[in-house]
Amino acid sequence: MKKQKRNTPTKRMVIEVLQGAESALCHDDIEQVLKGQMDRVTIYRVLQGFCEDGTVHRITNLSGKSYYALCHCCSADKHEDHHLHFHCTTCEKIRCMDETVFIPNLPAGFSMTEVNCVVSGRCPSCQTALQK
Amino acid sequence: MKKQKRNTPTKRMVIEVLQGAESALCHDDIEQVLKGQMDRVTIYRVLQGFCEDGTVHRITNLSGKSYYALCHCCSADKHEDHHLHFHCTTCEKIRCMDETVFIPNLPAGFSMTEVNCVVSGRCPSCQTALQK
DNA sequence: CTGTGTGCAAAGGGTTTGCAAGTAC
DNA sequence: GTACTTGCAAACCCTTTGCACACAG
Repeated sequence: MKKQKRNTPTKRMVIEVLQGAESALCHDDIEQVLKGQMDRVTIYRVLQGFCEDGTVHRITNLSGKSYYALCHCCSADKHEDHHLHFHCTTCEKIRCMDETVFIPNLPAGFSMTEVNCVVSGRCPSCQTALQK
Repeated sequence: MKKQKRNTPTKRMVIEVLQGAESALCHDDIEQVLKGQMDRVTIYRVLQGFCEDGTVHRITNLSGKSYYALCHCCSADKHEDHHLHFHCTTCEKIRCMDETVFIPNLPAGFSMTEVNCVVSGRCPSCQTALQK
């Protein structure tokens, strides 16, 4: 797990955006917030760096779109992100749930390093919006 | 859930390839096997159709790459694919495991329609290959 | 015969790469 | 001063779209 080398304004800005969000954000979300303040490409590189050093974790939904969230539950050395993620197919938001996924024991010989578990469905607000 | 309309040679060929595979295949894998026999674009369309009618299910790994597998455990009407998928980060293969993921109850208001659960790590053969 | 399916070409869109200038330490 | 970072432009590559012809039912 590589250490990020330097503390720069760009990195701090991305962290702030993620801290201020109540759901995981995709590259595009972040770009919108920081529009004009930072290059598209830089966001790619900063996010990639954060994923590598464990600052942020990545969640990927069924469509292959990636979302990023601060890793509250993980130390820099250990990824304990076995918690559930919920992907609302209506508003497209991805949330980290408190619930932890129970991963059954794998057959002998398999080692586990990461878990990407995303449940798709409809979130409460979209659900009620639909019933009107 | 749309029904596929017609039974064509191309569709049969794709099904055969998936049946013959011991792991889930990505678009590229399938293209390699059917090289010259079928257009790249057609494979995209056939796979998309199969996903929609439930013949095949799609698994997406953390990197956003999609894999396809025949849906042994699902009927055409219900996707019960709560089983675990294992993604070996060394050989890049994705396998359907027999194990079922235990999804905890979601808070009130959330509805669940699909689960994409992928555990990443190293598979037995890559593990032992590494120890030599 | 009708509407779906296929192949080919091209458009589309997101991500990565190269390089020169900027800046943290 | 040195090595990491950033911005800009362009390359890349995978996926989707359009359209004319083929073909299953």
